[in-house]
Amino acid sequence: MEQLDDIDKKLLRLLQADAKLTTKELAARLGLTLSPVYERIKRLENLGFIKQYVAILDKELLGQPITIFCQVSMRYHDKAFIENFEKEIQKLEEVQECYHMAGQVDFLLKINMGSLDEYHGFVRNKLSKIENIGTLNSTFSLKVIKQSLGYRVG
Amino acid sequence: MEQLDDIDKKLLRLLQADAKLTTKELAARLGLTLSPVYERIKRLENLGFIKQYVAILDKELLGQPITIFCQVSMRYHDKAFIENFEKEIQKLEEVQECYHMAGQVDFLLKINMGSLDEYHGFVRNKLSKIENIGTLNSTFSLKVIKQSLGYRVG
DNA sequence: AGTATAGAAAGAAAAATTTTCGGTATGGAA
DNA sequence: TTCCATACCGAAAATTTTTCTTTCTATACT
Repeated sequence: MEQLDDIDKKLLRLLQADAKLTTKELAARLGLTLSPVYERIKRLENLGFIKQYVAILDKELLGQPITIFCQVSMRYHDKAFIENFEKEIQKLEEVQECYHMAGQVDFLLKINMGSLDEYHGFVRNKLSKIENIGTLNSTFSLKVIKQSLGYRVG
Repeated sequence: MEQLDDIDKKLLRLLQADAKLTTKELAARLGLTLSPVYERIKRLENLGFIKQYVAILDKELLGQPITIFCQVSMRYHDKAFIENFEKEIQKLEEVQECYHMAGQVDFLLKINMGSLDEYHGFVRNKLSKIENIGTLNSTFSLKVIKQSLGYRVG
């Protein structure tokens, strides 16, 4: 963070909101010309502050309106079991996010589905086949109230 | 979804993995020339399948390594109280995501912080000041096991 | 069968953007 | 002061985006 000045931070905020802004537009908003803006972007990419550029799709239009959070507790906590779970989770394309949690629950999964029925099938046929799962506690979202894709910068 | 053929789906998968792919590169991978690829992208944008393009930043480098999930239960469930909570949450820039949940818990918040200390300050000075909050149940992530930014397409 | 028509793809040219590069100004260190 | 590093500027080159016209193909109609 100390590697960033105010212009870098503003640049990151702009790009994380709209990656299609042209260098020209960015330069205008930052009060610079093309070259320094271009160089700053390349620098932020090389330093790893910018990891990638992606298109955000519409999950409703793609037929996956339901967001499910599934709290997973393992039966045993041997290193081998935990690592196996993490490896198996990577293979499940339905699992969009997986966090290793502190506390009672071991893992939190975020999953998008078209219906609860589909989710039921997923749990039954895929998730619950992973070894050593103790309890599953699923809740689903009725509505996304807020979803900012970016982090606070600055 | 019926509006999409196999080429569209592949195109969406490519763009949600890397939005910087040029039309030329996309055309090569899809076995087409520039024009139809260009037109398909514009169509997918206009139909809303592609919502926006963003830069993904590194939360560790930005000094926010901890991901916290906070389950919020309201004391009362009058429409006015719920709507007020939703409105207040929008104002809190620390809250990256907020879902209205089914079940015991009313809302699930996803929050990124630099430290648990900082989170403590946030809860004390900002979150808990919102009216009508019943209980808060926070857990935090030690490690992100998986984070795919895209949805399944097809 | 022949013909019209719509949709998608191709190709080429124009417009805009990205990328490179040489030059200038500023500030700190020797 | 002089040197050096850093950041910025401006212009040219390379590439990409965007627009437009033409070609192809499948389908439906007479």
